[in-house]
Amino acid sequence: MDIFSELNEAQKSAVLHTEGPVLILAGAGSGKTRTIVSRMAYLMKEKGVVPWHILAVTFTNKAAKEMKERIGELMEGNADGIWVSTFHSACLRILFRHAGLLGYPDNFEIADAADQKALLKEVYKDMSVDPKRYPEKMTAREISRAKDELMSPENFAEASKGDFSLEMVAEIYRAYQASLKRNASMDFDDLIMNTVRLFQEYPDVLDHWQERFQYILVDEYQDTNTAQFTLLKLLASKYKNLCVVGDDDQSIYRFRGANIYNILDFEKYYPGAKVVRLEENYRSTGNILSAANAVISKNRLRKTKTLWTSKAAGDRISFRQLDSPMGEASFIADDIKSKVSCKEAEYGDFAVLVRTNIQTKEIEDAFRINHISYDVVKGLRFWDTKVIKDLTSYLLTVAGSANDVRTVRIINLPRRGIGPSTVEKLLHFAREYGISLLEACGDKGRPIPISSNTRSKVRSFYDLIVKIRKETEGFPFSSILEKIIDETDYMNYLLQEAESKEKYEEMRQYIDKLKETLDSYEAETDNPDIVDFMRQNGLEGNALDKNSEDGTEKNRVLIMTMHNAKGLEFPYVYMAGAEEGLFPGYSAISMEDPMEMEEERRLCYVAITRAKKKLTISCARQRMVRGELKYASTSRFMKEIPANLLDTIERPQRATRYERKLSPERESAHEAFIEKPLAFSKEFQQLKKGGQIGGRKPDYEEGDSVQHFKFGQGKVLSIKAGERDYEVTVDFETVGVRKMFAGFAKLKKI
DNA sequence: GAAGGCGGTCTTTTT
DNA sequence: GACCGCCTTC
Repeated sequence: MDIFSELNEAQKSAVLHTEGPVLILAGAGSGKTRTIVSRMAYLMKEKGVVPWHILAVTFTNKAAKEMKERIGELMEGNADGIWVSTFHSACLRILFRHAGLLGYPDNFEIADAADQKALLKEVYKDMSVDPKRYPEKMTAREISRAKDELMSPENFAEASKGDFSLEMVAEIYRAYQASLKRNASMDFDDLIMNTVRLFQEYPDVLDHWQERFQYILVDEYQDTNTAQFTLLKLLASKYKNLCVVGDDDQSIYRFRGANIYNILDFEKYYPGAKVVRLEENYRSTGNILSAANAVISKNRLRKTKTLWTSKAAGDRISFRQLDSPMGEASFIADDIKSKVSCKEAEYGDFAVLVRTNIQTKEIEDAFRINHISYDVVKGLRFWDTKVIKDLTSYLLTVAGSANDVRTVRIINLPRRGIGPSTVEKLLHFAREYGISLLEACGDKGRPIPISSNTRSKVRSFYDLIVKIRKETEGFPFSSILEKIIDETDYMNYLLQEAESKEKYEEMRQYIDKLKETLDSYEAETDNPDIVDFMRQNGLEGNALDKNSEDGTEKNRVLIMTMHNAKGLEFPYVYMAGAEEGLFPGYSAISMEDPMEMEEERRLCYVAITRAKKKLTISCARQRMVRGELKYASTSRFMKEIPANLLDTIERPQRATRYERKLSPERESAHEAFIEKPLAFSKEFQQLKKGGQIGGRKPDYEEGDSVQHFKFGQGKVLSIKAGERDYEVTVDFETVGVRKMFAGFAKLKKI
């Protein structure tokens, strides 16, 4: 394939300028990815740069994956060895080789959001900090911000001298870092900060990686924080071949530490940098682009650029003000339905963008009432789910990876009568003797100051872990997981905890997904190791993509936040909740910080430019805020769109919508679709009482050939009756002899 | 000492 | 409306 055949002039010059620093200012929908990928291909094909010397960094796994695929296509598979990864996983791979230099063991782990919270709680307890005076959330944010800014606890303490509460935060930060280290863990921010530290403290290590990565490409550069900026600066300082791609107008992660000046002042930091502007938009109609340009032009802090298109003006932008969020939601639902029923579009063509997650509720309700299939793109990530955290904690503990955070998590889960005060005592004991919490649980000889009754409970927890460990030696991870679920009666616990059948089913699906992931990992990896597995996956983003992978239905309306929509495009886009106080948000208005307001405006720009064909903006006159009905005026961003681009309908056609929603029939129809509380679902109650079914005798025998969904075909060597389930040993053609539990393995006789 | 219920608090966005 | 900590009960 010819690299240049599909590129415009600006894109071509971005590709051809291979040496020295380059800033590609890529407007929304301007063929950014195509340009980067072509540039990499050009480097390899024409300039003879070996893949080994190229590093491409992105923010999301999704972007990395897409880039990898496209470069693979363009290079016909000759691009192996090129590093295309997120900041975090690139740092992980680097740190992995030099962990010892920083005083970490080689098998260090990654502490995710939940681990951080647990650790912070411990620190609060140890230091007797009042969480009311220092809310954990705020402290966590300050610590994260400090790391983004490459501030060590010492720097932080220095900078906060004189401010009593900040000094306290500095103390907490210091203790938090200590307990991370004690647990041989790094949190997400540490991955970047420690890599920078590594490079700064060990010039020879830095030199090695500079030689390795002679050409560096960075995607979404406007989202980099100080730590990432410094990391790139260090890596690129030898060869100076740093090519960054980004759009200052799409910088929407300030709250996460992103520093817009990194891109605005690129030429200052990299003198002589070549700047290329990609302004031709291939995505949206003329009217949509004009609206986007008009809104963003109100920002002062930006590098001017104007998107243009050769496309027609297209439809005008619809704007509708409704009375309530319910009215707004049913307007959107009706609108989508009418477009679908006249075959103008199908469900998969639509996206509803909201500012905050709370807004999705009414929209979901309206979609359910109207039988519109939809999906909410949730912020919640698979690996942060409670079920997954629970089970992986067990898995790691069984595997012998002692970590107190995990032990605390599972020691009383399901309930086995070991409460907080016992855990507290055990922890103290463990510290005193320099052993892990788990070891403390199994300690017979030493006098843990707890009652004999509790002691036996603690003891049996320890025995349980040891038992599972012994009985599953050499089993595939998914089978160990099954054994854990079985021995702890975990499914029954979930059933009792679940507030609805749907929630329970959802959690069961998560478990299936975990098993699947474990099996694929094991089938693909030479020396499968559960700690390695967790490290790999802890950095993986939303694995909760219900409809993309094995999904049956892809044709759904997507509901998501504007942040989540970045990088995506849809023929029809609804921007819901265009009200002062919601969008722009209350804090942006009250803080009177122009930076905040400009960030909100950029978010608006991102939202508008997601639309290819038609943009519909809506808002409600009143909305419930903290239980109170509040009146809201139309968003200022709406007023920034020139009137001639708008198709405004002043009053809702049917002002009765709000009442209609409240009418008795409507109300009952509505209720039928709202998730039923437990008490109403007899079936679910019954399910709870019944508990889980144990293992049934399999329908295959020794010597039979069977099919496993991941490991393929195999021959049954033996079937043994275990305590609760049948233990089957199978010789697979692909992976050899494996033991597994019949009830879970779902082996099919062939 | 553990478990469950009650009342007070706080709402942006998350790799 | 959801979450968390505190308080009461067993």
